[in-house]
Amino acid sequence: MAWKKEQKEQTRQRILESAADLFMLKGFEHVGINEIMTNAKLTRGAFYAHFSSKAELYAESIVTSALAMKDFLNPLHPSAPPFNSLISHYLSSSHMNGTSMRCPLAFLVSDITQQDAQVKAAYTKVFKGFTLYLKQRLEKQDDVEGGNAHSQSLLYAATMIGSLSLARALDDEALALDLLNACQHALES
Amino acid sequence: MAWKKEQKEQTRQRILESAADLFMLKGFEHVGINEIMTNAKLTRGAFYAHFSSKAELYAESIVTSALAMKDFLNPLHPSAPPFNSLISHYLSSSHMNGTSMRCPLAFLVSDITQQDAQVKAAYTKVFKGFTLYLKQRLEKQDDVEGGNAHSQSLLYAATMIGSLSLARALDDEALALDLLNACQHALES
DNA sequence: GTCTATAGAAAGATAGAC
DNA sequence: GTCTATCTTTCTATAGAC
Repeated sequence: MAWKKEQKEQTRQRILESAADLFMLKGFEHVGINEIMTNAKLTRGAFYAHFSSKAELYAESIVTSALAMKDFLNPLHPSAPPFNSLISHYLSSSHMNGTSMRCPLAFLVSDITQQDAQVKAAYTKVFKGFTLYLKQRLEKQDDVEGGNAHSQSLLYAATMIGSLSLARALDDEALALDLLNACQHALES
Repeated sequence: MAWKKEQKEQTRQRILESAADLFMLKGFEHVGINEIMTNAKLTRGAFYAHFSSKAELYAESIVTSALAMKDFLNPLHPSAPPFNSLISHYLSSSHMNGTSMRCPLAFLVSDITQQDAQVKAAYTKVFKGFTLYLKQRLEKQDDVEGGNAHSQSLLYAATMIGSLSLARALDDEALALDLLNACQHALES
């Protein structure tokens, strides 16, 4: 009977990926369970066999989206991309419009403030993972003294996430690109 | 009949301030017209005598909240507060939890991405005002060469707004305060 | 202009057949 | 486990009396 369990897991994963896509593009409130399930080639009624609520699915989707971003930023290729390349990918126009990657930390930041505890916990977990990753990358650079790497990683995260989320909110594309460029040049060493 | 017009304007202003408060604290989707009107000591039905839609009210509320913040940050007192004081007020824990001021740029940033054109236009207008203000303040500092003041103001805005909105989303208060402090120290000259 | 009442639509969650 | 059907609630927006 092991194959049955695996079949269910695959369906669950399909729902999760459908939800992650939609939530990142439209936020929590503008996506319905009906839409998520249709996008996963299922119907409404099957949803609660996999998740207990929309909020639980949202929390898991945030982690799923973060893992997708990690794969994009830090592929398992033999050579990790240089730090400046990480910054420029994160602050690119393709990230701004969501065509390359979709960082949940930036795409959902003020949305999270309105959500329940499990969602905030998932978001905080992803944020800690992101800043730890930045810290490790910064420690490999020669221009950062060890003791300040934690503070530096928080500063980098705030500037990266802040500029990207702002750029997405503005209706003036030239200004949005100015903003991304100004932050990119400031963060590149 | 001038007094009648003034009476209506006062009522409209009361709705606007009720809405600004609620929208900043709970976001667009989690506030209903009923709640806004009750908070303004009126009932649902009177709303559409003042605004044509919830979205229109939202757009105006963003500007109203920005003006309230401006009064808080830049009072008309004879001496303007020093720049470092501006930064530390903006990145304070009382701003994080919304008890002192409520910057719509930070409180609503990812919410705006999902809204219609008039809302994005209002948000962008406020952002331009904010960065212009920062630019003027930076130009008075002696450590910024004139040509870079625009880029510098964008960088400051991204880091301030990014760290504040992030701090509000995290469920780990110690980390949130670390984040605000790291950004404050980096931005203070 | 403000009120009560309600239209009309959408969405989260559940029930029961297969 | 997935389906169709539905319960229940909530919300924007409108109608009509005063």
